[in-house]
Amino acid sequence: MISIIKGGEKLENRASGYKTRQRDLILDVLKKHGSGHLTVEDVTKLLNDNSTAVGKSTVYRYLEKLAEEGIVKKYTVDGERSVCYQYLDSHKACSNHYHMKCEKCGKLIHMECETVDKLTEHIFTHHNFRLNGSKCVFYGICDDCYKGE
Amino acid sequence: MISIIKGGEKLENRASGYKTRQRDLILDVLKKHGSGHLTVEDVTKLLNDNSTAVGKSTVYRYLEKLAEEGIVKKYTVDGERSVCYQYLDSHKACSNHYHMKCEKCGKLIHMECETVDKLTEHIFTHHNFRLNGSKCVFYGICDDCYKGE
DNA sequence: TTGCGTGCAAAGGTTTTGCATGGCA
DNA sequence: TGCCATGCAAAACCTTTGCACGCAA
Repeated sequence: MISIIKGGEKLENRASGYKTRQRDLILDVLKKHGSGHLTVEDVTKLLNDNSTAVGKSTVYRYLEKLAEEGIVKKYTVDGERSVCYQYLDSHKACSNHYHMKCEKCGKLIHMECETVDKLTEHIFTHHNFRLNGSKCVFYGICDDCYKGE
Repeated sequence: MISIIKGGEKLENRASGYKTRQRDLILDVLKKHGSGHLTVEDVTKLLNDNSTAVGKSTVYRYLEKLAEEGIVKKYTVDGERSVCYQYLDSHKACSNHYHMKCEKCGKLIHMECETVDKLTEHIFTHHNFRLNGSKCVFYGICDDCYKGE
């Protein structure tokens, strides 16, 4: 596996803070369900089924932390009550580009694009807002799903 | 006002069921905020400020009904807990609007902007993705919070 | 008059928070 | 040892639901 972090450090190791049994377990679950989306409830249940219980607050707090650090993507799905999280593959430099989420199939599409890059500048100069692009998710319908109709 | 319904019938008159004081008030509020989005809480508060109180359950139930009938659009905004509703004005039905959310103070800033509008087109032509702009939220730091430091 | 609409309060579900305890570094 | 992390329970929120009463048609 190729790492983008110097020194061979893995992406998930960028997670700051202590390394604990609970955090390892949560990351494992996320990685195993890489392409799908998981709610806090899902993660908690999966861990409990493995008799490796982790408190729900811990799951909430850690997923929030991972989202802030760009290790997982946090997003909402229309019609669903709970927030979803998705692990970002470590070989992709996810902090440097944008993401589009298909509202139909759930696919997370990585996008590198100069035009979108310029948006950050535009929003700063015209709207006085300092954009944190890595957190933004563009929602819509992907080509596959559109054509499939 | 030009109606898109044949025979001069207005859009909101498509709403089935009884015509009541409460329903008229709710529709009024929605129409006045046509370009923005409103939560159930927003609608309820606006009515209460006008000392024209309407029960919250009524707002929930009526907005849900209007959404089912296609008179308003129901959607969630990334990162927001509450569901949003937008009146579908026949003139503005296609106009997208965007939101910026300050990661510090939590303020949600409404933004209408041609440059950002072009983004929808760009993402469609270059990335084959049909953007649902109203759901997208740009995260960052607002000017007030930046200056306040 | 009939049946839908309304409002209150209670219930249900999700997420956050306070605080004492646990455990990593 | 000094913090950060954890887990429980409570609180805070948002939304739905049950039921008695009100009101449009």
